Amino acid sequence: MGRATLQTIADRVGVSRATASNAFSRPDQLSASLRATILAAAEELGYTGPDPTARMLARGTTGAVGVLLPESLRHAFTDEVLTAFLGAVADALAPTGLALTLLPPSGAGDAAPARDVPMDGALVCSCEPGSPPVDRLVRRGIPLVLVDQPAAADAAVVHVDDRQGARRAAQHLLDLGHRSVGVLTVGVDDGPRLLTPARAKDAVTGHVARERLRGWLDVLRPAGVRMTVAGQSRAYEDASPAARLLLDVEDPPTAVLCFSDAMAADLVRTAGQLGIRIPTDLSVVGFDDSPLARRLQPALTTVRQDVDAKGRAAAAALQSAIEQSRAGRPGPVPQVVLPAELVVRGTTTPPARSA
Amino acid sequence: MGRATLQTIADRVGVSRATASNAFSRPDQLSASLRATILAAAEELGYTGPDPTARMLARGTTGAVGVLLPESLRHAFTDEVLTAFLGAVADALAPTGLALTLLPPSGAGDAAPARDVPMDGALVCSCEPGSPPVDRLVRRGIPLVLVDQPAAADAAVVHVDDRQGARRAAQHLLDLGHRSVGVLTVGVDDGPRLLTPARAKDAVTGHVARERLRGWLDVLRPAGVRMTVAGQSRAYEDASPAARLLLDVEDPPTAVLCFSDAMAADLVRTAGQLGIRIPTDLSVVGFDDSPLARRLQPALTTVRQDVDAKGRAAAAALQSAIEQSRAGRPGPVPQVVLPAELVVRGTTTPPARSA
DNA sequence: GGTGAGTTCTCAACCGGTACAGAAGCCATC
DNA sequence: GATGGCTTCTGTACCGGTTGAGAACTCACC
Repeated sequence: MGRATLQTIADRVGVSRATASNAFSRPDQLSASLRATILAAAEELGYTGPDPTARMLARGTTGAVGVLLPESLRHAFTDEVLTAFLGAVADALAPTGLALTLLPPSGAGDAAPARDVPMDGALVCSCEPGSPPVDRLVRRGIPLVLVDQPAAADAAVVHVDDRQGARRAAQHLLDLGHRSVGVLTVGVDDGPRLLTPARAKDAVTGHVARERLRGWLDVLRPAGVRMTVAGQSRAYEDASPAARLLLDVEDPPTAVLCFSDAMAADLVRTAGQLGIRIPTDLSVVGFDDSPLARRLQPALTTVRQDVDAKGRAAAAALQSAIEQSRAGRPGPVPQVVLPAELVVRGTTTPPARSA
Repeated sequence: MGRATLQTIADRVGVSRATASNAFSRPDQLSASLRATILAAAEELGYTGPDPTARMLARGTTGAVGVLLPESLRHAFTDEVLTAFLGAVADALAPTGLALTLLPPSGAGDAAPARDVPMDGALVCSCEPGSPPVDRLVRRGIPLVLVDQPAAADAAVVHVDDRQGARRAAQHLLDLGHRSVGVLTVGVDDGPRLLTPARAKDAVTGHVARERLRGWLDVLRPAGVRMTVAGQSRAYEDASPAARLLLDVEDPPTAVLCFSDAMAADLVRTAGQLGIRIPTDLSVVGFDDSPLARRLQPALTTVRQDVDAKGRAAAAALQSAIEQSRAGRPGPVPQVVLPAELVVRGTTTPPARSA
């Protein structure tokens, strides 16, 4: 005989299956004594409570929310910024008892369609809108919260004002007097290479990368600053090669704007290898204000985003989206935009006179 | 009308529900032309494929594995060692397309019984065996892999030889000539306080903490070394108060063995505040060899565990456990024990003569 | 024309619960 | 003694698929 089910217990005690179910799920629907009898029988038969899957099907609710990530699952545990964000989400979701299901991005292209996992709602983190996995979720009609993505019709959006943050970073360099600025970005699919500022906007993929780049250009181009743009494919790749493209040249820029603190750290290291002193010879600005920024020597000037607040906002938006969907009414879709502030530390100074 | 189901489509096309199901799940069971017709009808009706929940129930397989964590979910994203471990697990599991469900520890005591989530198997990470959530999983008969826990009857176990690693660390101090050694541990529930070495073994909870403590004692007690033990409750708490108990005394030890690199870092900082120079006045040994160990100045002597290997081993064990359970045969339960090696860096030297 | 092997599709029994609409019994009330 | 309102339990129709056992049909071959 197989595993015990509600029916097994009902037969054993001599009650209906509905009553057995109630003993577990709606204690107020039967007398305490009968309930005790049923629970005892269950214990004896090795029954460990209603099968979660069957309950999910019958109730239409799963008790878990999904998190769709842009790249490999590993990414969720290695990227300091993403990690902090997910931690905040987990924290905010803790009181609800919801489990967090990390969805593997369906393999490259559309191969390995990543088995569908049931969930009450999902967080979509900086994925390309319209990509197959996102599209599946949208079409499944699951309550969604888009994080770090352009606004969409039906889903709540939480993101940081990356463009404004980037503008502030660029303005800071401008104010210091820099007239030759390098840019280190991601989202350039064909390996580390240099781009012309004019072409860069189109060559870069990824919402966040595009927004930051736009912000920099907003300020630097009208000011007539000389710009060099180096791009690499992924954020988690070592940025040294791209940094070299920027710095190991005849007439290197006097300052560099980086897509992330991690890339800024790589650039700082590369500069050191090339005998370029920071900030004397080169000013560097990071992005995110991750813990790394303060560990650097000197501490990194960067653009702070409040990852914790982003996580809390995303969790809250997801909860309310789920609630609304459960209630049947479409409700308004919130749009949360968080500020990005410049944090001036030790890696930026006016350019050396010689330049 | 509600959402489209297989029946809706079957009716529309004029075939049986089974055939509609086959169009999605067993393409070889029907003619290509009919399949195309069905798929077209599905598209038109806005059907996005079989409901994952219903499929799970019918097939008895979920496509997700659970991860049960010792403390809050947030913990999974803040602890550098745990994070690296989970990253490795995620990586190793990637080819299978399995999703990773992070299970919230059921609230303190047994309140908030953390809704049951269906899963094909689970990783139980350094949880107390016999605790309610673990017990539930065991009784549910789910394939389990215990990580950093004592061996159990029915489940595979993956852990590091913490005791041996701890012995090596202690021996290292002994070889250097230290005769007065402090110990900084976790698992002491009633706040930061000093323990007598004799009582420590019983006062400490948590398998890993106990093993490491045992390893230290194995070496230090027979050698007649003078020992001071300071313990705090949780690994993620600031270790400065406990460090102070150890160092801010009349005759502080000449070396300290720490439960983790993070705690070692706190201790190093505290020592600095007290005017104790490292390693001149005080030798420090960490544990784990997390990235932090190399960031410290001077770099931390520590005990390396290969977290990556641990993750891979856990993932492999879980996969085979699931496979075996699926096949019905109980099969052998693997026991993987990974080595822990001493890494000598800059925080350990012979004790100053004056002592 | 009968036989056996393939293909293509249908039947109906699951998978293991949930929840709503009563039915039965009991007690108080008018 | 009929009425009404509880509480407690049962019947049954879902939830939305999957799957093995056939039925019907086609085709090749002797």
